Amino acid sequence: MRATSPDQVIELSKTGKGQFYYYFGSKELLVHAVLQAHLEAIRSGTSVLSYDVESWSDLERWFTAHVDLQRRFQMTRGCPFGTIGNEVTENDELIRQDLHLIFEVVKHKLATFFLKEKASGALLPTANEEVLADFCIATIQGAMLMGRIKRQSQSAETTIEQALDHLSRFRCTPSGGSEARAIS
Amino acid sequence: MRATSPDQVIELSKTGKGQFYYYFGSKELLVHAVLQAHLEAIRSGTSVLSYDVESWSDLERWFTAHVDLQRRFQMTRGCPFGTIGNEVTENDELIRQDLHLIFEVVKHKLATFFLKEKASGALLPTANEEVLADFCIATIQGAMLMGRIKRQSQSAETTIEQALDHLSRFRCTPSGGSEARAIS
Amino acid sequence: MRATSPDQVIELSKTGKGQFYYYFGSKELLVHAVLQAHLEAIRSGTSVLSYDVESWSDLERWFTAHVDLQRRFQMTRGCPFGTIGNEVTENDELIRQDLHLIFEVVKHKLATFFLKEKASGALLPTANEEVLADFCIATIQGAMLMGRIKRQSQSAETTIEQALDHLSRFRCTPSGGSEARAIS
Amino acid sequence: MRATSPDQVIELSKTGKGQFYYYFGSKELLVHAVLQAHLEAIRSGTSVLSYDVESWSDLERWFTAHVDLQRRFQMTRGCPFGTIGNEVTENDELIRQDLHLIFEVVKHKLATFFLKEKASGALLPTANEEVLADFCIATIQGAMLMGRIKRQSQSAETTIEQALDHLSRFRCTPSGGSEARAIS
DNA sequence: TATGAATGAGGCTTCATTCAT
DNA sequence: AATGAATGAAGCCTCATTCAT
Repeated sequence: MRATSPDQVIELSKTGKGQFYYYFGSKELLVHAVLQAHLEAIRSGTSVLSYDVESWSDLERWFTAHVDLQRRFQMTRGCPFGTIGNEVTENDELIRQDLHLIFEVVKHKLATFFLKEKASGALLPTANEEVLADFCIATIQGAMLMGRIKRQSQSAETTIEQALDHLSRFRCTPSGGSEARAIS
Repeated sequence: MRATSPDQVIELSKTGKGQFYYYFGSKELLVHAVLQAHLEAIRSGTSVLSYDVESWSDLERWFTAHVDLQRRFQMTRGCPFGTIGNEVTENDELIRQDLHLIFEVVKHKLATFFLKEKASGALLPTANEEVLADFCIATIQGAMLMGRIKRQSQSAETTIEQALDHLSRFRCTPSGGSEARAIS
Repeated sequence: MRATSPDQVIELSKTGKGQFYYYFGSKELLVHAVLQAHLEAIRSGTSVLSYDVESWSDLERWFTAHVDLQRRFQMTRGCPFGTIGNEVTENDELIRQDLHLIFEVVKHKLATFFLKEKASGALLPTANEEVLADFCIATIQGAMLMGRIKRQSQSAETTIEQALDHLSRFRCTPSGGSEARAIS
Repeated sequence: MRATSPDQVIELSKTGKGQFYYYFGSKELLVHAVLQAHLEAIRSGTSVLSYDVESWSDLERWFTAHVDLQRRFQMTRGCPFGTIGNEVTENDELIRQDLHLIFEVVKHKLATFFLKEKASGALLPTANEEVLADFCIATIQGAMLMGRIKRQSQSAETTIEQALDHLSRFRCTPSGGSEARAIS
């Protein structure tokens, strides 16, 4: 939110200043529009990072892709949604709700995967798919935040390893379980 | 960083504008001074939130205290360190290093606990205390961030439950283990 | 540079504060723009003071016009270019170069006159037109500076008389020479 | 005047802020005190640059010493008196008068030399010692100003050469005269 | 005498937004 | 639809000076 001014956007957009306000009305509404676009991209599976998880290796990729992306920016940036979320105040209800919705969609995608696994008997029936999905999201957000503060990816990597290890304990197949995962 | 301007601080402080710069030199140095004070408080154990963990229930309290604090602000704020960390850019090296140091101290306190547990045979020898400490920090940061975005504490609570569950699996005593923990 | 603040300019201009920065970008760039305009005016011969010297009486007028102008301000101001030049520090490279260029153009105009005189045989072949041009500029700048400090035009006048006398010694026509010039 | 703040002075002075105002009363009065000290030093001949001219080679040294000093600062500074003089406004009467006085003393020293020369028959009786002294001062001030703007000493050097050449024409000894001085 | 905290006007700049064309 | 000039509040900071001790 605060990191970028309309002027910077306008300069890049190669249009007059009026256009910005003609189309978006305000800075907040631009962010809103951008977040809506992301939401749609995530829903439709056309976003940069794939949020469609259909296997345990997809899930692992989902985790590692976040840190890979961060590393490409030399660990100077975090997840855009998390970053904006952290700047949100009580005056930014619209944006907060956009982010909420985005994370709900992501959560739903992850929860759907866990649910399917449960249905197929690959996940313990006691596992709560929503709780696990929230756990995944919180862990990756926390890992990226710490990666950014440390400017190092190492702790982010070990953290997602731990998260994956935790999740795997709910698996019923012989591939899961704590014995199968080395702790670095 | 960007959430509060010196002018706002000055207005509250009921002093002339110059005092701010007389004492702190710049906005960045004020934040630096505040973080240094926090660092000292954490080190000496005099901070609001206790970072000195000596038992598993202390650890649980450490997790829940974060969310309790957040709830007291109606879930509108996150961890101050995480919030500032998220706003840090490449021009804020000083602040980034302050935060880095604070988190290193916290990590060290947590890692020390895990190490003692290992020494006393209460924790599996295969557990890596540093990795677990990083995991704790990342999880709580992620949980608070999501709590703020959702304006609800529920997912933060289930996430720290998952984290505690994960940690407990490394315990050797019969009190740990997934059977002992209900998954909400 | 330091004598006038953007705020003062803005107040006079009866426009919002943003306009200043919309048009000039910074205080330094405003000065730059003004100097560029002067440079162009001097080049094209449309400036208040004529820098186009084509005869010895033009040269004399060039000298006296400076002091006349200064007298119109009750000797409270000097040459704007010299004044700015004196305030230039190592951080004002852009402005310094603008001034350098302006003085180079003036020098060139004066040197061209001397060169023509040499070509027509009216000036000694041993005279160096560039050196004489620099001498003219330095003398007039020094004369105006002293005029300002003294708040009197007298010494400025005698100084330019001396300068003209010096220059005239390089002339070949019988009109020159020290005998022809009374020393006040 | 404007280039240095009391704070900078105080920092160097290793005393409290109050001392500055206790002893000097204001910034203007400090400058006044400093100028008075310089005035005394010039009068008594104890200043860095010697203003006591007793021979033509002293005079030449007086000219070149100015530019030498400037060169030691990589041509980034001019004569302190000239620099302050250029910043003087109508509100700085006290300082203006101090500078005026300093330059009067210097002028008197130079004029005294010319007068002696005239008395000894080494200078033409038609030469006006005051006019020549003013000419010297204006020329050196102008030369230094241009040197600073150009960041080169060359034109300053040729200008003082011209000035010396001009002065030498008033000499009666065979060492003077235009034939004796090469024009670069 | 001496100290350094306190004051508040002012300086330069950015920002989000509106307006006239 | 489109442009970019206009607006003025706010942001960060420096300055010269005064005051309490």
